Amino acid sequence: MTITLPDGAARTFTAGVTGAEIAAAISPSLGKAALACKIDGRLTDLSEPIAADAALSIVTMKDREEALGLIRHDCAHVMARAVQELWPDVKVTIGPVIENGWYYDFDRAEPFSDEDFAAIEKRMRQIIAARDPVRTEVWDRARAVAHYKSTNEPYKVELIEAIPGDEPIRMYWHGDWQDLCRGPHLAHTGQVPADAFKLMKVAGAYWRGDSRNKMLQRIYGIAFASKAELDQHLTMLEEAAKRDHRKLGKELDLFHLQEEAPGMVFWHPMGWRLYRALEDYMRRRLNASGYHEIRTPQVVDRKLWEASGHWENYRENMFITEIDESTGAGEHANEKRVNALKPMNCPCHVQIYNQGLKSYRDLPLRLAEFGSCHRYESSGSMHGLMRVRGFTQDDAHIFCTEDQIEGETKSFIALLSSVYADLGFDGFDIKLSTRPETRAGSDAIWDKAEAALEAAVKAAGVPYQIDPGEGAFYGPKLDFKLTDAIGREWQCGTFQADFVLPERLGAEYVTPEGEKARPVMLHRAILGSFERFLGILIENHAGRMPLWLAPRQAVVATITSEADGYAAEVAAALSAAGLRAEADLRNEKINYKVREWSAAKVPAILAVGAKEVEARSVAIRRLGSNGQTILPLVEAVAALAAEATPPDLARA
RNA sequence: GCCGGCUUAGCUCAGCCGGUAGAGCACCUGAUUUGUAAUCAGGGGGUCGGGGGUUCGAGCCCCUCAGCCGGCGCCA
Repeated sequence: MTITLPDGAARTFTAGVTGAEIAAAISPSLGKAALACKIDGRLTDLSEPIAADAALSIVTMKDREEALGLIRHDCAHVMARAVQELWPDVKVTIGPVIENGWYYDFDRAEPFSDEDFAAIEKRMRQIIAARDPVRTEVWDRARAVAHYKSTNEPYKVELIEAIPGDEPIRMYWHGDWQDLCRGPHLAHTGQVPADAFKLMKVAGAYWRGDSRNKMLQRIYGIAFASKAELDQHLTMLEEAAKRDHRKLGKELDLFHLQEEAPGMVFWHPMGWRLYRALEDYMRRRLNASGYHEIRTPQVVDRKLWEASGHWENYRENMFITEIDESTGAGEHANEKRVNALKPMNCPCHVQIYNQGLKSYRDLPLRLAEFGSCHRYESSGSMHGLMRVRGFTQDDAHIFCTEDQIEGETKSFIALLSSVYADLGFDGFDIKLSTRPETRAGSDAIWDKAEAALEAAVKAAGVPYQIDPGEGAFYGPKLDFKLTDAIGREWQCGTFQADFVLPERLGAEYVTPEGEKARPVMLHRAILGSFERFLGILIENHAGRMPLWLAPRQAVVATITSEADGYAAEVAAALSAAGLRAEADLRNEKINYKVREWSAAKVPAILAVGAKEVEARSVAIRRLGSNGQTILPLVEAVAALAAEATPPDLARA
């Protein structure tokens, strides 16, 4: 039997030889370093016998991707073993590898506490130190079920019953501890780096991800190839925590939330400046792109929501108001008028479209609104600015003909990518979600709309993937995910074709032939919501906003009170040039002022003392640099004003 | 909504085994006129998230409600 190695060398072995034996035969050091192997490209255990000619490669720590996957997977098993050794009554379920680590779900009556983590980690290290061999067997399903019934592991029984009939049931042993697992695994527990993993947190998780099922306890861990990598990752997590928008929102005095209005933002002056800078920018971009800005009511009678279908499908997420409109108590006391705060703007936009008869000549008609929406999000789902109950969408609806979908999609993608680039995000991905099982509209119109969206995406040259069957029931959609400065992805933009709402709400236009026809409605947003996008922007920039967005763009700080008059003049000159600037005339040392305004992440501090008064200059210190630049006042104002010009205006 | 944790001064946090609340920063007052990340001194400030209970006595123990945090679920 011939085994071909990655360098092309072919060696002869007797059938039934294992990867471990081959590695040891190649060299003793490789035998030791071997973690797993690939037989004809398939990652598997070193202990698997090889029956026929094959290409074999030995996986070691140098194969980073595979090695980390194996380590994390073995960590899951080692942890589960540790937990069951410490608390034999705990039932095991599943424990997959995830980004940077793993988790394992347990069923245990007592909650795990953080103190338990130390005990579990200690036991894990003992298991690792024992260097227990990992072995595997394939069992038939009846034996496996009987085994798990006898060991009283009901979740494992359920898992086996869910495995399709022809798949083998693979069992693994880490020492004496046994688990159902697809594998592969390391050769022995000692191959898990004992100092490069850490248990992170315990959290509830529903069995099989279904909220009707029992809630299990999920323990999360992270694992790396070395302690240095683990430490590096922990440092990265600390850095990420520092740029948390909730923390920065408080530190920079941008906004707050309080319990009398959960999920509703109180914007403070500096936060509102930031919001307005973004809103003003978006308004200019939309105006320049052929949108008409409108404004629609926030409190709307249930009749409209019934017509749109929201009352039936979305009611539990709507804020409902009941007003007693009877003239007094007595006979009309039951005449309650029921309204809802709008959770979406679309039905209101159709009302504007429906005023007056529309011609094909009016299409495409692009109606935009910075629409204030309210949704009763469940209590556990709110998160700072990222998920709120009251928010403002950069919403617009394009009413157009089927033939216009492609063109509108193209120009939307162009606008969106330009906006993202201006706001400091270079990369984004597109996901195209196509027709679901249950849907409205004919196949012909779905064919057309999906093709139009895909053609536009292709033309844009942006990476995209197709999510089959994930479209809304009313039409296909594009979702736009942008990547922030630390590599996290955020879904912000959306573009959805809708064949249903125009029908339900009776939107129509007159064709060239003089007949009435239904327009297609394109729902679209670039930021998604201002609140959420500002959260993303704050985190992306770690609070150090680019000059054009910064709430306070410049502070003029005096060094002595002799400079007060001149400082006021400098601040006035900056304001006159359109900058958000102020003077700090407090009786404090310049060190103190620099420290304070730097902590407030003001992009430019202009220090003025006797020398500057004399020379009519300013000493500019930019955030993040220690040095200063001395410039004549006029030049400094011009330079800052130029830099503070929003990117769209700078292009014009 | 579910599981777990948390909630003490404006902010960040300390407060043992239940014995009657503390620090730093911020704020106010005074002194100081200062050259690029904290000048000095003094002062005021807390129904310990709300409600209920146990106890001679509760910030600490128990129940309950709310909010927040971490996940899960949800996000037509």
